[in-house]
Amino acid sequence: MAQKTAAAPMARNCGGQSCDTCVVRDHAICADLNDADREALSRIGRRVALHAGQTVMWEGDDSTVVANVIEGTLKLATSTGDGREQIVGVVYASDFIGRPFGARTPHSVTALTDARLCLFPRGAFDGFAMRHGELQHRLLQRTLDDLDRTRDWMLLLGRKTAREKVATFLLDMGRRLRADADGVIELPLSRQQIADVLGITIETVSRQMTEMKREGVIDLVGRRGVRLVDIGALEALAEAG
Amino acid sequence: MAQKTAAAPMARNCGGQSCDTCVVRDHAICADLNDADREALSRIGRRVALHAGQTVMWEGDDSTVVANVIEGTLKLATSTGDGREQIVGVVYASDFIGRPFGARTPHSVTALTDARLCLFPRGAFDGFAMRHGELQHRLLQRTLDDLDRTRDWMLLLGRKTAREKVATFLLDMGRRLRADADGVIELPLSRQQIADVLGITIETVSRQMTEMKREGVIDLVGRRGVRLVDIGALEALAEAG
DNA sequence: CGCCGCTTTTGAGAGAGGTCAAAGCATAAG
DNA sequence: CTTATGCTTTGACCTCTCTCAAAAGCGGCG
Repeated sequence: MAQKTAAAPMARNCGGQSCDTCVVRDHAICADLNDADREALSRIGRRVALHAGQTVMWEGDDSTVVANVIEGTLKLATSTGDGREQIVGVVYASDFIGRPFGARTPHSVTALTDARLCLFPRGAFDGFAMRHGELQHRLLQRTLDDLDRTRDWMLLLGRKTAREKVATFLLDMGRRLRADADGVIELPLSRQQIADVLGITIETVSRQMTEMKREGVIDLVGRRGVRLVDIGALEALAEAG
Repeated sequence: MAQKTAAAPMARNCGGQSCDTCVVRDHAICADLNDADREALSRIGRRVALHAGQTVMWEGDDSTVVANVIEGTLKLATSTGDGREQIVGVVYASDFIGRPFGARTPHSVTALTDARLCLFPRGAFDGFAMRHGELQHRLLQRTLDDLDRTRDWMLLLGRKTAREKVATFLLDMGRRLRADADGVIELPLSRQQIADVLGITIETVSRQMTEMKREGVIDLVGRRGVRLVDIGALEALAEAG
């Protein structure tokens, strides 16, 4: 469930840094811009730091800002009137968030870890994008990829069992996150949030993970740590329970 | 389940018609092109007619073609190794299908009704799009909308009950399709396909619809016909069972 | 170092939806 | 008009996942 930690007046501006030193400049949508254009875009926006739990945008709100993720992990979520939540996306460094060219933000965006964003007023961003085809092309590429991945996830939500869901999730995390020296991955999501990604309950997530541990497929280290012991077995579980 | 009706050698070319008489020219992605550019794009592509059940693209295939839908309804689907299918999208006249700017088609595309397409080789289309910012902008807009709608559907798949799913589906059909004089909508999907859209079984779809009929919320007319008798009640069912 | 709060795990029981099987009906074919 | 075919509905039963509840464990703090 989204924590109602007010993001307004929009977190601390942690200004200063320019694109020259930006760690995501070669992966974010601004990668194809020349130095001058990138600087111009940079002047439109500003750096902002978020604490874990802070919400940047609310579902249904006017779409006033868009942003590049510089660092950290965030969730995109929607919910029903009676409070059931579904996480519809998890975004990482260099991903783009917000709804350009549209009046409404279709889902909430909340930081799962501390995070830093490169935030743009939507109107100014839209205008800049209209004048810069490379940027728009890059955004299109990214949106098409997002759509493909989102549709893949629909197969998981609609047709996979709890066991397959958890295995698929763990493999996905293993691909996206870097393990430490012991091969342990630090999950950016709580059990409840994992449940909200997979469309199951927290108890079912817990039971499946405990069972996989008992089978020696994974290892659980503290609340957030997982070691993927047998990736082959996990892949088998992800496909057919 | 996708019928394995071979689409190769790619249906009948029903050529002849130009953009001048095209019924979707003001709604498809070519709407913002000037006449000369639209003609140029038209020369890249060709008109193709499909019969219900024919598949245009297969999941995982090389992405060789993209298309505008001129007429008819098609489904986008993915499936697990063991044959469970999830319909990830239903497309209508003036929608765009296929995967531009990418090597792989991420899901199959199959005609649900007889349909007509304006089909482009992907390479040529990509090249044309790169030279025409208006087209790319329009495609971006459409892709962003698709992504928003797809993510909304994830809430349904992950968090709604069978009853809510069926009600939501019927309302969606009511919005998209025009009813005849008696208020009856002709569904373009079979019960099995509805089940594959909603991530439930055909029996559950059938039971829910029968019950809604018993309650007087809808009326069933033959195999494909539905009359939405009490839209308000249906909206209530879609939100909270 | 030990207590406290919150997340996670575990347990027991219930129920929504799935599975398997058979009967009903449209629609098409003869 | 009659029969054949396949989709849809209905029934009985089962099981996976949810619910409600309580115990356990991690991590923060005095």
